Amino acid sequence: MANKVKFERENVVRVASQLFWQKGFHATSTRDLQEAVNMRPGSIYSAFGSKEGLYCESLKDYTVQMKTQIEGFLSSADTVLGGLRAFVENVVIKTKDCSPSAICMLVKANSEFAEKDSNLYELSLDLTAQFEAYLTQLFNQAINKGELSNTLTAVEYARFFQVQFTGLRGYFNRPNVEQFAEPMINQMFMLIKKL
Amino acid sequence: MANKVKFERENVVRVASQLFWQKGFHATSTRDLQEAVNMRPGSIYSAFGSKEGLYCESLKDYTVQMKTQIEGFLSSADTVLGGLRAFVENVVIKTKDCSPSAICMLVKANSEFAEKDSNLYELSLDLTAQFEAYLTQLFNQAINKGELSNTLTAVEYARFFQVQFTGLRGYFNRPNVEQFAEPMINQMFMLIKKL
DNA sequence: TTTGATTTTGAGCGACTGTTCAAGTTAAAA
DNA sequence: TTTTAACTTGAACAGTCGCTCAAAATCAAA
Repeated sequence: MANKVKFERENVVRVASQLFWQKGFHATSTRDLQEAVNMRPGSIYSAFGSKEGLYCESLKDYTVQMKTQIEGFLSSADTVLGGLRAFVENVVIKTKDCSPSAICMLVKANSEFAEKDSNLYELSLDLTAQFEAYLTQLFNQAINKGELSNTLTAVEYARFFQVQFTGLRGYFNRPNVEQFAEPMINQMFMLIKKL
Repeated sequence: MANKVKFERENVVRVASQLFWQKGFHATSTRDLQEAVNMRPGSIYSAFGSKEGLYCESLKDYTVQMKTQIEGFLSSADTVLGGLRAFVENVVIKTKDCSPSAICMLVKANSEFAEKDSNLYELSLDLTAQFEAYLTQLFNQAINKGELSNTLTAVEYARFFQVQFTGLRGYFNRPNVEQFAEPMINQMFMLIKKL
């Protein structure tokens, strides 16, 4: 009764996500996107409604991908902290050069959307809160397994982790500082355990 | 023999700086700027050459302002660390709501300019390095005055400070987290002294 | 008061932006 | 094979972008 869509939605979102992550929302033109996902404007607009709609799905997909990545490291690590550490090392050191940006796409979004009532600002806030809740779960596990003391609550550990992680990624978003990455990650996890 | 310029260059740069800081480079249009600084395009372009030229001066001015602010807090504090702490509290808590953005303009610049060979990317790298050097001087003083141990070098303290400070500002760039600011700043300076 | 270098003005240029939609293509259902 | 709803195409629209430049305004020097 109909024709079928020719593109794989997941794949299109992933490619768009890479471009948005690298260049930011405003600096990415719809023509950039058309070329990257190999679709004509009509198809993009019937599938995603607008540039904003596509960005929206891209950012959501990014956070899903990030959580999936963490889950992967957690499942092949003995401890929660070990898994998180492997994740941080992977992001800050191993995949730094093949990543669209050293900085978290969610953090970039938070910094780019200044208008407090815009959809994308609200979205970035929402996803950020969700990610903090996810981290809080993980630190709860870490406390329950005795990896961390309970002098801090799980959400306090989560906040500390976010501050450190965001700070580190921002710091290493520049050339010629690679040699400081490992010691600073060491320091970060040493501090978490000592809190 | 001539006409005189009608605008005060310093003031124009400061106003432009606020707008760029708030909205970012790409989302700020030349018409936004024209209105904000109350100048017609011809005057702006004869004074600054281009939108990029004006942004360039704005970002440089921002770092000068930031250093000036730190100097102010240092001169009315007993210790280097006390001065830095007053500065951090001022930025993260006191002036948060009247500031164009919770996030450092330099950090925003670092995150916005993705093309590794663009002028503005190079500029943001340069100013960031200068700021690290400035912080290193300050931590050198702190070590020499016995405020900090010399288990870490001055530049290592500077790096730590930047990571914490950037991380904190990113974290507090959202609503309903004000109550966590003071304890997290306490934590930050407690950690610095314990390093 | 006249001169003339300098600055300001703002209409408008060409390029690019996000987006639309009529026409063409496709393939499952009849 | 024909029908027909769904999908794809890409030319093109209206608006905005960064920026230019001829003309008007300005004011120190002559």
